[in-house]
Amino acid sequence: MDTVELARYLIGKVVVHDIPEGRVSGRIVETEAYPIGDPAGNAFRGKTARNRSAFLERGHAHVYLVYGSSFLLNVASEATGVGAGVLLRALEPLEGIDLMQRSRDSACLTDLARGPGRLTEAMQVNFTQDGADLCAAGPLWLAAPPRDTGAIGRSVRIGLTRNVDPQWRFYERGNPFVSGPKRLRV
DNA sequence: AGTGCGATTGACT
DNA sequence: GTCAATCGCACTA
Repeated sequence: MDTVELARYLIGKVVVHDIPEGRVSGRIVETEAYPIGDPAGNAFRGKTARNRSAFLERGHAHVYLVYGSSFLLNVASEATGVGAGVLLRALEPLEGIDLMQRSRDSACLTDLARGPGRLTEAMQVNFTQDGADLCAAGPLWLAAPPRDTGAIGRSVRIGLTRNVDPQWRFYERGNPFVSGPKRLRV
């Protein structure tokens, strides 16, 4: 499975974070792929302290900061040393909704984890989880889908200035927790 | 040492 | 719909 396939595969899976206050979890409803050799990917220009976790074995968390304020959660997607990932852009909250509301200081359910920066804030993900193995026992992990996954839509990625053409964004169609444009562009 | 720029968000018209 | 805040990091000199 390559990076783009993984981005599609992750739709409907569940992110779980066990924190001292309890458990928060949510269904993944929107992802973006940043594959090998993608000029928009932050691993493109080689390994640095900032992106080193993107070079870990597939399934490890890569957390980094953009715009000085938003943490973004990626899943490393290729073999060790390659450098590629899948960005988790939106979740449908499942467990610990009250904790998410407190973390986000918002009561609106659809706003809790709609957007990559909001997602990490709701899930209390930050540099502490950078490099964590999401497929192993640990506070932050990926779980199986709780129900059948709906039809999956596809579009260009959001917010990029480089390599904007490929349709490497995936989302569950009709799901109210998806951010951004929901239309299919072919 | 200085500069420019985001895989965004929240506030505002 | 538009727009600016914000700051760590990569890059240049």
